Amino acid sequence: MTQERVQPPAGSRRLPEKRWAIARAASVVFGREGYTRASVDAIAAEAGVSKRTVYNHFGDKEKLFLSVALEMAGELTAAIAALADRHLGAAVDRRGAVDLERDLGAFATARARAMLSAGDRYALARAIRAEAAHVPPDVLRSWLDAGPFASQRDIAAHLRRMAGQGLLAVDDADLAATHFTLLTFSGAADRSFFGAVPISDAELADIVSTGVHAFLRLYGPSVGS
Amino acid sequence: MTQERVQPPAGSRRLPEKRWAIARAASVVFGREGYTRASVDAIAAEAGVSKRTVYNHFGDKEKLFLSVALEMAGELTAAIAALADRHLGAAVDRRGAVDLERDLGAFATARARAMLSAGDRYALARAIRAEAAHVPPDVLRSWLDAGPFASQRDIAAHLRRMAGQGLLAVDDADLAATHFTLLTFSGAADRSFFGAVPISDAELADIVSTGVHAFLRLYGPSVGS
DNA sequence: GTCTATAGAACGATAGAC
DNA sequence: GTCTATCGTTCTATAGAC
Repeated sequence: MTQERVQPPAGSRRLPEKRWAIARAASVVFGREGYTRASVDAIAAEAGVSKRTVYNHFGDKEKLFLSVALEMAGELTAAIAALADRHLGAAVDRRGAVDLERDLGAFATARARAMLSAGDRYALARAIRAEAAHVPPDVLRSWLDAGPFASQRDIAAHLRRMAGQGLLAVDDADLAATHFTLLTFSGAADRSFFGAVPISDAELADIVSTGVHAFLRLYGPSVGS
Repeated sequence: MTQERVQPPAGSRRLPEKRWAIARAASVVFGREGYTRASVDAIAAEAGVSKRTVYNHFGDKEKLFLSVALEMAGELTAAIAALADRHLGAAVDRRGAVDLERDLGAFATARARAMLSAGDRYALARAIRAEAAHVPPDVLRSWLDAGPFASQRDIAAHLRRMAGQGLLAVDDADLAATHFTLLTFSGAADRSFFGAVPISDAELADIVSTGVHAFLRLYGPSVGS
């Protein structure tokens, strides 16, 4: 039998599970409604706690939003890094039979689906983008560093390594990573309004396919820099 | 009957100038605050009319927002088309001394500045993007057709013509226009959160420069398709 | 016995609509 | 100008842990 309440007895101080439940509920409601439409009432209800508990844990609505947005940015970055490792890391071990176009396309497709298909995590990224003008600049900077910038660095590291193995002709890996994201992801993000509106598999496949093709024309191994 | 009266006397019903003032005020306030934060009170005050007048002209807050967003999308598209004509249309007449990199870069810079630098027009585009999940799909489609898609078609037409004159190696002009926008604009839009956060001239110049360079590697005249 | 988190009501402000 | 609904926030009383 599974032992519930392994650690703190009910009613004890600062239950971490309650905090986690609130954070998760906040990500759902903020992601679905946006910052201003989301009510603390709805978040408390979704979390199954009282409103006062929300305030005790997070101070106020804005702190709750920013705190959860930062946490979700880190989780999403980790998820994307895992996808990159799976799809691009493998290319290393398969030398001699490397299909760059397939591997890059598989990664681009998996990333786009992970971000744009109704996940809670990216819904919060959409919400903070929508609120950018009302978010303190230093918090925005922290969010960028934990989210989009971190992913770009991860991808750049993969491209740099692949270039070192002669699979790509890349001398500025950061720029190449930016171009990869622009050519294979930004168009899909734009068309789907960052995941707010569904995008069909066919449309995504077309964007990824043409994007990877262009990327390889820019950075493929046979292309002179 | 009631064929629309060409110009109603002052003080009569449905003064078009009042409607225009409301639309302009709405674009300012919606653009600055976003849809939910903007109050009808603030819009009426900005327009110098009473709240009741706003409701008489536009029905409710949502209709006001969508109506103004559509109008602004058209205006912005026209402004960008004018920039494209100025910077890319000239390339035709200067054959023999064509500097594609300069002309494309000048257009990209002008477009990015026009869209991302605190103009009322693009602020509304940012607002409707932020609200995409709460906008009726058919209205969203109309907005896309009047705004981003229309601009893409305009740019594609320029590229197609330039290709016909041997200035570019383009066989799919729509795809080339998409790539041009991705490589020279989307990065800047992303970094500035679609204009909500300022972007420095140096950063914009770098994005445009590397973007145009990559675009010409993809579609420059000496590149085989 | 004291401390603290919780639940739920209550308050003041503000917004949309007529 | 008014009305009504709703939101963010706070206050009060209760109940369990050291």
